[in-house]
Amino acid sequence: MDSYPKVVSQPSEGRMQTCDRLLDVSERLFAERGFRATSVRDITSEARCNIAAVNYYFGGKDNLYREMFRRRLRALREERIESIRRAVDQDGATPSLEGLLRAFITTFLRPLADESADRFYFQLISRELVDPHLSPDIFLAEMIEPVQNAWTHALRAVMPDLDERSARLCFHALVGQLLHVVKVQKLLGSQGQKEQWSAQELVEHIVRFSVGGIRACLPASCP
Amino acid sequence: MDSYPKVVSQPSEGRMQTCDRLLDVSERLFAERGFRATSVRDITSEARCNIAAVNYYFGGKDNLYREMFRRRLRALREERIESIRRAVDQDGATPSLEGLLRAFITTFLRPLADESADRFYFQLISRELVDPHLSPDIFLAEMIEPVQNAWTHALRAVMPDLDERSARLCFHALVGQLLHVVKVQKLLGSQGQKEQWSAQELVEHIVRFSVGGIRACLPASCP
DNA sequence: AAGAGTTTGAAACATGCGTATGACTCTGTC
DNA sequence: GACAGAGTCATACGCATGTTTCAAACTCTT
Repeated sequence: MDSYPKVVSQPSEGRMQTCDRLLDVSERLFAERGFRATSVRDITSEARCNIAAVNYYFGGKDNLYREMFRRRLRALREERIESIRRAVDQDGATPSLEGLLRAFITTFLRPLADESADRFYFQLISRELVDPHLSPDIFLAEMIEPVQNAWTHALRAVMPDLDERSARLCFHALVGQLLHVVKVQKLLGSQGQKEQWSAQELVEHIVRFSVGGIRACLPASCP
Repeated sequence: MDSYPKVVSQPSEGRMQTCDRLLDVSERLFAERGFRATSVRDITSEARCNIAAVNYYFGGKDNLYREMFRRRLRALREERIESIRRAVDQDGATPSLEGLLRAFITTFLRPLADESADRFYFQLISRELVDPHLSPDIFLAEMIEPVQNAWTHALRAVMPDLDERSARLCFHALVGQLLHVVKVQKLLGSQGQKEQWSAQELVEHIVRFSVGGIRACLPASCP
C-alpha cells in the first residue's frame, strides 16, 4: 500500500533499528496517555531519534498508530483462538466448561504479566474500544469477531443445549468482566487502596462466576 | 472554593442561561468526542456564546469538565443506591437475588433511554474510567465506592453465606458486563451488523447470567 | 437618568501540534 | 575519488489550541 521504507534492511543489526524503537515507544506512550495526548515529539524524543523519523518511516502519526496496533493484533488473536481450540480437544473425550473458561481467561490475561512484550496492549485495546482511532472494522473484523466465533463455537460444542444468541452474549459478558476487573484493579492500585486481589484470585473468581452464569443461561436446568 | 460567578442569578429567567448551555453542550460533546478532542471553540460555538465565557464562568476548560461531571454525579449515585435499598426491603419478608439484580441493572441502564437527560453520561463514565481527567478519588469516592458498598451490603443481606471479598468481585463482574455490553452494542450498531439485542433481551440475559454467577460463588452449593 | 456591576464581544497572545524541507553524514559501488 | 541512496538532523511552516485582554453592551439599583 504505502511506499515508505518500513523495515527495508534485515533486522540482523545488533542495535535496534529506529523503526522498531518508534513502534515500541509509541506502543507504550499511546497505551499510557492515549492517542491525542501523545505527541510525535514525545515519541521521537524517547526513541532518541529525530521528529522527521515518524514521517519518514510511517508517513504520519496516524499510520504509526495503525502499524503499531496491527503489529501485535494477529499474534494475539491467533493465540486466543488457538488456546480455545486446544481446550476443546485436549482430553479427546469430554471437554469441560470450566477448562474452556480457564484456558481462555488465562490466555486473555497473559499480556498483563510484567515481562510480557505486549503488556501495554491491554490498555491500548481498552482505549481503542472507548475512543476508536482505527477504522472500526479493523478491530472488529480482525479481533472481536474471529475470537467470538471461535469461542461461541467451542462453547456450543461443550454445551449443545445453549442457543447461539445466548452463547454470544455470554462471550461478551465474560470479556466485559475481564476488561473491567483489570481496570478497577488498576484504579484501586493507583489509590492507596487496601483491597486488592491477586491474579490467581481474579482468575478463580471469574471462572466460577462465569461457569455459574453460563449454566444459568441453559433453557432448562441440566447437568 | 473558586470565586467564579457560577450560577449567581436565580434560574427564573425564561431563556436558558449561558452557564447552563455550556454545561449541556459540553456534556454532549465531551461524551461524543472525548476531552481533548473537544475544543473550547467547539463548545462555545454550539452553545452560541463567546469563547471567553468558559473562562469567565468556570475559569478554564478543566473546571468546566469537572463541574459538568459533578452536576449529575450525586443524583445518579443516589438513584442507584436508592434502587438497591428499595429492592432489598420492598416485600418486607424475603428479598430475592433476582429482584435485587433486576432493580440494579434496570436503574444502571436507565440513562441510556433516548429521552433521558443524562443519556450522554454513560459514555462519559466509560471514557473517564479508561482515560481519567478528574482527580481519581472524585469518581472513586463519590460513585464507585458508595454504590459498591450499598450493593455488597444488600447482596450479603440476601445471601449471608457469600463472603465479602466474593461479593465485591461479583459487583465488579456485574458492572463490567453492563459497561461492556453497551459498548459492544454501540460498536455493532455503528457497523451494518446484523446481530443486535433489544434492551429487554440484554437485561434478561445479564440477570440470568449474574444470578447463576453469584450462586456459583457460594462456598458450598445451597438454594 | 446615572452609574456600578455584570456579562458579552472581537481580537490577540503564547504555546504546542503535525508535517515539510533541505542540508548533512554515512555506507557501499563503480 | 565520485557518485547514489538511505537515514538523520535542525529548523521552519501553518494551524489549532487554551487563555487573556479590554472595551462595549447590558442589567439592575438608586
